[in-house]
Amino acid sequence: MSAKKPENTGGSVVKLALVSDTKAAESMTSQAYMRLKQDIISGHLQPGRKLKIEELRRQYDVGTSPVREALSLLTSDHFVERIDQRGFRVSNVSQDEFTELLKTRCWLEERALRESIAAGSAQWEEQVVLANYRLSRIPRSQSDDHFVANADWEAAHKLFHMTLIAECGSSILLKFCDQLYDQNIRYRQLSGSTAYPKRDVAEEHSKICDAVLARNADLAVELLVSHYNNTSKFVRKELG
Amino acid sequence: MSAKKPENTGGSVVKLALVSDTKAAESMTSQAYMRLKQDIISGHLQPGRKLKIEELRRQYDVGTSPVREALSLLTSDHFVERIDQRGFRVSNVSQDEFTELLKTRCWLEERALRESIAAGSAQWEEQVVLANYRLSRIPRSQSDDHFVANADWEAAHKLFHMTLIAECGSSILLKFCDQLYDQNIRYRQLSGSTAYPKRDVAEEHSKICDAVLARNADLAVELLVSHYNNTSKFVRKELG
DNA sequence: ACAACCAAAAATATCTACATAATTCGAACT
DNA sequence: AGTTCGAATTATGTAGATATTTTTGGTTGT
Repeated sequence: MSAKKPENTGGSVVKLALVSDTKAAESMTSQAYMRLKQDIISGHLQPGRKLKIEELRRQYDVGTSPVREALSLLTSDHFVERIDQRGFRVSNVSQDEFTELLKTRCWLEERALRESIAAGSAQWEEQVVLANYRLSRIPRSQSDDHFVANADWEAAHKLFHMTLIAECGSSILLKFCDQLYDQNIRYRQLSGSTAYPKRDVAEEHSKICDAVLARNADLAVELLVSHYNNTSKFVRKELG
Repeated sequence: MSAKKPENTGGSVVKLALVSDTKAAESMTSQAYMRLKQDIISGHLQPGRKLKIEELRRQYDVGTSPVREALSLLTSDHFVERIDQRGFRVSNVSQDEFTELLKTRCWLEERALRESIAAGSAQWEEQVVLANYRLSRIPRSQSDDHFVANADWEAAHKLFHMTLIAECGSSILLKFCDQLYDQNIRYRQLSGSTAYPKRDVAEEHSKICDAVLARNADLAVELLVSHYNNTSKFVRKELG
């Protein structure tokens, strides 16, 4: 039987090659979605700004349909607001909304972290350690004297925080936390560059990591929440 | 002065008439969105079913753009899944997902209820009482011998549960709870008609109401959670 | 002169119809 | 049985028509 399947092996090699190329076969809508999301999170598209279809169409070099679909997707993510017959605009930000965001984030992540600590496997522990180590090796800013956002650090930071809560047992809750995390980055970026905190963020991460590995849920939660609250002070200052 | 503006008065009458008609001035996208959402929640569009644009276009008598936009909106609400180049389909359901949904709902609503009880105003108390009373006056089923879903009851039930947590202080958390509630209705509808529980749901609501008014958070949470768990048994039985 | 008001024009959002590209399905052929 | 090829189906994208909102510039009454 196995002798009869040499072509099959050959076929799967082809398939593997195709799969690795598949990334290129991406719809215009997906592209527009990701670029728009990135531009909003990074602050390049300012809060409250009108998102004119024609403008975006030219900017991203796609048709109207993909643009509208991407905007529709972003609407449910709360990055874009839509008013019937009146188009789309970038969601507004406010002191109040940020307070609410932070509060909600703490509530949800507390629950997720407690569940994760209670249920987490040994493999999960290793992932936490690894995520913390990798994060610690990446400089937060690209420059030493003034703050220049470092995309690698952002990615590693998100991965660390998501790993902490990864074993909470609810992909739904994880999705919510993910959404709130992205909302939070936006606020951080908006106020970001000027308020470059001098505190040792890496140290805070390691402390959280230790508490998690010791399965000390109360301490881990306390450290995580104050970690978020510390960051929030800088954001709040900027929002005035 | 007033004698000189009869046209103006006439004008504002016209405006008033237009405003009251404004409900009709709704985009095709919004219409399609609501009809699709309703059809999915009610189970009329079954889980996993392929959503062909052409089919929906004819069904709802709208163009392709509104249909795609509506589907995009529903994607983020987790009612519809989208795969690049392969279209849309109704989200699948499963025993596991339902378990996760229920668990997450309990976590989020517990937090929301505790915050609401801690912060709720006297006006909020009145709204809770009112919502409970109104709900108690509406029959759950349209028929006495067999179960026929009653849209009025559904609306009042949702209003009651949302009122309980309304003063949690986070519109973000409320939005999440709202989403999960709708997801839950869908599961209830899917398994619904046959498993018509005989237990006294109204009594359960009143008990929760009492605990809330007594500001007994621990009891209120316990009652709410077991209320949800009771319902879940019937759903689970059906999903088997 | 100045504010409120209106009407017409421009800008814009929305929708439809059609063109293109990808996938799916099935028959013919190893 | 499994593969290949091509027709049919379906998703996606584009261009242009239509409807709505916004802007503008003129008009009137104070």
